[in-house]
Amino acid sequence: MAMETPLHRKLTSAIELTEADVTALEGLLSNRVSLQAGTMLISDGQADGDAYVLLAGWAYRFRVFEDGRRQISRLFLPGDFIGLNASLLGMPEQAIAALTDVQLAKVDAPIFFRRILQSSGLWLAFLWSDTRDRFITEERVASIGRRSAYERLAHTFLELYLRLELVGQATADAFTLPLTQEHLADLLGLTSIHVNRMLHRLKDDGLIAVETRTIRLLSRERFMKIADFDPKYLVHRRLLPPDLLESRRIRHFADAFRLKDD
Amino acid sequence: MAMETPLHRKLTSAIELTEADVTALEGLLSNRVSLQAGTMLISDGQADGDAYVLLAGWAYRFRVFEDGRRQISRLFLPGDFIGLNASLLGMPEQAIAALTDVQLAKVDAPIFFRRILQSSGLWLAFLWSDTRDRFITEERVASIGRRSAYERLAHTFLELYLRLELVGQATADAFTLPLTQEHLADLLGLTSIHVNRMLHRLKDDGLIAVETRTIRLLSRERFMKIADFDPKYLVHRRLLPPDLLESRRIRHFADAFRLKDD
DNA sequence: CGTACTATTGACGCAGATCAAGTTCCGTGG
DNA sequence: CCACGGAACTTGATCTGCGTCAATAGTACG
Repeated sequence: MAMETPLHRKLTSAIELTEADVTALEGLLSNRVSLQAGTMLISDGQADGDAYVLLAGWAYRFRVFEDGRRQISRLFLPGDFIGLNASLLGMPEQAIAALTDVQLAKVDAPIFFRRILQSSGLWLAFLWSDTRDRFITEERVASIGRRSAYERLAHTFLELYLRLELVGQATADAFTLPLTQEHLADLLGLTSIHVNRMLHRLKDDGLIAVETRTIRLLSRERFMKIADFDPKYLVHRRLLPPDLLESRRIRHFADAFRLKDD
Repeated sequence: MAMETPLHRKLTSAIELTEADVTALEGLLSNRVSLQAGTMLISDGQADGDAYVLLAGWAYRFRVFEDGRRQISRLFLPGDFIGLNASLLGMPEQAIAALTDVQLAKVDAPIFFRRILQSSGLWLAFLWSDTRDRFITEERVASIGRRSAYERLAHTFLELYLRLELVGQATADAFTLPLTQEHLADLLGLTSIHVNRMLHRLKDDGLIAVETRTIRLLSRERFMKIADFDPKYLVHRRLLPPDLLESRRIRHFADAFRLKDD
């Protein structure tokens, strides 16, 4: 009976959730909001920002410099959490904007965490998601720091494909890409002009086919090779296979959630 | 009676901790380990890695590509948590190595989290630290993506200074920098040769003085200007001033930690 | 059908990489 | 206390990936 929302697919891909968990989670997402492309979800430096779960559409976090240079530090895809930690703690977030029209669940961070902390499954799933997001950002550092423009594009396309596939937003070999070439440039630390050239090179090399707003990956193997892609950082695997429930680690897990005082 | 360790200074800078919190924290750090510079703390892709608190010395997380290119994605300074989330969840970490001789507290992640979750103060402090680390990484993305080599160096020096100052590891205007120029290059996405040239330019411009392994910042203002430095992302301020305890947000905080079932 | 993004293409310039020598620093052992 | 060997640092010459500048062409929507 659990609906196959992106969030649900994402979390249960890694952590097994009970019926009660899923119900609780859905209950936390009842405050639905729709916003138009371009709307700011959180403005730069705002310390009392809202928190959201992104249900549909894309958003991005970015930093603008005084002279107008812009860097996108992170993309939010369907099923991603937005600003939970910062909202709970009153920490100043970087700016976040809707890239497409988006559907969000606006979340009250304290209530969200209180509920999450009552279930080891939900809490672990959130922690997993948060940590995976950090892995993704760290891989982006590696990408921008050491990969060529061509490699960066290839890497990002494959990453986006895999992330979208996990949440049911990709076909067997293609996905919708709502980013303009300028967005891609700001994401990859390049110029839109150079992105344009490398995009054409990917086409000429027979790696991608571009229809309107959609990217088709023609050879996953060649992408992996070109970008030196190591999928481990996306952690697309179940973390706690049932047959390991008796191991030392897992017993500790159980211990960890006796939440009352000793 | 609380000792002024880097970790203690760091956490209490943001979150007020009780005596009991501090005692509990110290109890979690009893398993001391010393390692030599160059030792691997966690090897690439290891999913059952240990977790640590860095008590003294520096460490770094990095990614090596097949052709030998290397990118440092993160620096760990005294008082930083290393690998807690990944260790708890069994997620595969990027490689982490000791940059200098280090003193660590080896931590059992499940026990650590169980204890942390019993105190709203400790848990919030950990969450704050974790979130701040993410902010730092996101600012690095902006840096590598959009700042020039000269600006990147300036930005990193100021960031390191401020992070070290917070944990009592800097003087009024200087800090010890154990990184070689090659490390700096791998951190900033540059070549050691170019780092060398920009370092000399910073000296010639009267911005830094370099003694053996120490960097003296000669004008904080000029650094801020050059790097378009916005210190907000480091969140160096107390998050919950006592006089706000009656506000709406804080009442929610209190609510958030009634950890027993409703 | 015009106004405003978005994409495309070419000519040219430059920040930073690469290549190639040195040189200085520093720990170790004789 | 010196000598030797390997990092780490320095400096210059040259090259190149990507940026900048400039102009044109789609495309989308009101």
